Amino acid sequence: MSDTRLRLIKGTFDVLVLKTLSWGPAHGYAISRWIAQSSRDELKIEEGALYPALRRLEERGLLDSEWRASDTGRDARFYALTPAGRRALREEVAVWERYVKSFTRVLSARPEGSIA
Amino acid sequence: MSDTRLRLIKGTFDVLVLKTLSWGPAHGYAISRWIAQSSRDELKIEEGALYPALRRLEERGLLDSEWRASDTGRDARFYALTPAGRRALREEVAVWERYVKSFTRVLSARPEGSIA
DNA sequence: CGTAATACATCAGTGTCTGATGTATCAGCG
DNA sequence: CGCTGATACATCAGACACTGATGTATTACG
Repeated sequence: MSDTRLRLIKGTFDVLVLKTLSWGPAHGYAISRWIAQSSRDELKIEEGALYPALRRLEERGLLDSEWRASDTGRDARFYALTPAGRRALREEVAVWERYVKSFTRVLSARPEGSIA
Repeated sequence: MSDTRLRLIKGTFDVLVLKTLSWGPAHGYAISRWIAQSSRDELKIEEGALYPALRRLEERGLLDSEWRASDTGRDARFYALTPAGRRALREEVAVWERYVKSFTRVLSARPEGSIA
């Protein structure tokens, strides 16, 4: 019954938040659950990573936030992508894809020539 | 003429080093060049990341090292995978692949149901 | 003799994650 | 009516890895 969920790799979380919010505004707790769900419960989101990330993204102008009632009737802070946030999402997804491609090349490379 | 190379994502470097050394023993400088080459020069390896990583991996028992002459005749510290290093390589590649899969799922997911 | 490549190494600064801790509300159950 | 678990926020010390700067030294080339 060990927890086999994956740990976040540092620096990769923000783009997941941006992606989630591209579906529509949401509050922190919901963002966390959506990421868990859409990753089939493999990505572990600690609250200590979540709230600072939201703050960070808002400070960078990628998100706006406001207090509203959630569907349970409780107050919650809802976040929404700004236009800059949409651009950042596209750019960061592109960087991630390049990174994975380059990484995969190294992991699947065969040695050529001699070893130094 | 800007440098468009990708920055390392924290925590992803070690597996590249292990992979490179699975081709045979090498010294630090060579490891760095091989990763650059096999990634088509997209992955930027700073020396300040390289040498601490090698030390770290050796401390974890994943590498052995010894001083030998390189093919230029200069002395260099050559690193080689230990059996534990080979196991770690397999495991870390598997974790990386799971991570990419989960991540890709989130990035390509479509919203289902309502937003909280 | 100067420059570039080879080869090592250290370190302050930075930024992000983990895990613990804390507050508070609400629903459901017994 | 009191308990528990889910919802919802937030903070913070500690750990850790990367960037970019700096430093040493040798070899090759022109």
